[in-house]
Amino acid sequence: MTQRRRQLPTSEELRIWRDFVETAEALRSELASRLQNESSMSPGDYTVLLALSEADGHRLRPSELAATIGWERSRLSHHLGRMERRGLVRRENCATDSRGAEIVLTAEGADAFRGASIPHLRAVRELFVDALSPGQLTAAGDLAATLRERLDTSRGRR
Amino acid sequence: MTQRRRQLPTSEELRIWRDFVETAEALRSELASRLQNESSMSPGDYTVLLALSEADGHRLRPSELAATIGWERSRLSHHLGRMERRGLVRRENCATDSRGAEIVLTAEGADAFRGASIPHLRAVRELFVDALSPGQLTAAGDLAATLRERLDTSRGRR
DNA sequence: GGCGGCTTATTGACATGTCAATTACTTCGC
DNA sequence: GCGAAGTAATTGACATGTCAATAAGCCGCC
Repeated sequence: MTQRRRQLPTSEELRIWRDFVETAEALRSELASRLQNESSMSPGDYTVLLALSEADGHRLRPSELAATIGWERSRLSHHLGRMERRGLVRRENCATDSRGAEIVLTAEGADAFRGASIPHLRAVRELFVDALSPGQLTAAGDLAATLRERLDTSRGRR
Repeated sequence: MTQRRRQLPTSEELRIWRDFVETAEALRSELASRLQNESSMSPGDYTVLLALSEADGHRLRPSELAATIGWERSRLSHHLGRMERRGLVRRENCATDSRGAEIVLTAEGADAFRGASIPHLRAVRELFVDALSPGQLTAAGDLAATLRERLDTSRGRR
């Protein structure tokens, strides 16, 4: 009699899975909370400001920005509205495509990013890089690559 | 001259960090989307239903439930309101503490959980367990434990 | 037996995320 | 050029998450 392929995770596999996702979530949440307390900004703000800081002329079309940071456009649009209200970015009309806009980093936005960057990177170092042995760090990169590959194949097939 | 401790991650360390968090986020998002499409429920719903399913008498005090799944009480309260509107759980008054409530799994809730469970576990298997070699799976558990420990010490010191 | 302080649970205000629909413009094919 | 199809960006409706404030009941201690 042929043996049927096991379909569901064993309890040990499930335990690892839960530890993994819960830890990743706790890490995300702790870094978000520090960013908020130390620099009054959300991880989303930081991501957007980082991308704009690295962009030519500190400006990007929303679509390019969305592609750079891997967000849906609608999400970005809402977020930019909030950031604009706080003076971190400015919207300008695009010269070459009148449907379009350009998002420009303001001086305030650049200041805020400068102030947030060092503490944030220190926190990443403390909670991730320094917590792991060199071997574990390599393993983390390896894991991420493997999981990402599976995700991409799996979504492609859909 | 004493050497000052390096404070910020190197670019290679940062690359691994970004891969790691972005992959964890993509995995979370893909599983959420499948759960929604296959079973019309959010990960939060699933988490709550799982805890109630395993509870004695399919009922728990909100505080116990919050502790079990690691949520803040306010978050849970909002979420239970939404689940109650959809008939997945019911609130009852607590006999022994009249401040309190008891959250009871409804028949509908139990059905919904039964229907969601197998496909969800299959997805976990496909996207996580089966994607990894046995060594990688062990490494994932090891990573989670190490990072969790650092998070706990770090938060404790605060 | 009653008061001060803790615990329980909810609520409101607001930030964030997703999805579908809309608006306005560009571009392609003829 | 002109209409169909595609693209850029925003919007509205709603689900989810956080924080601070509130209401209400429990409990220890005098």
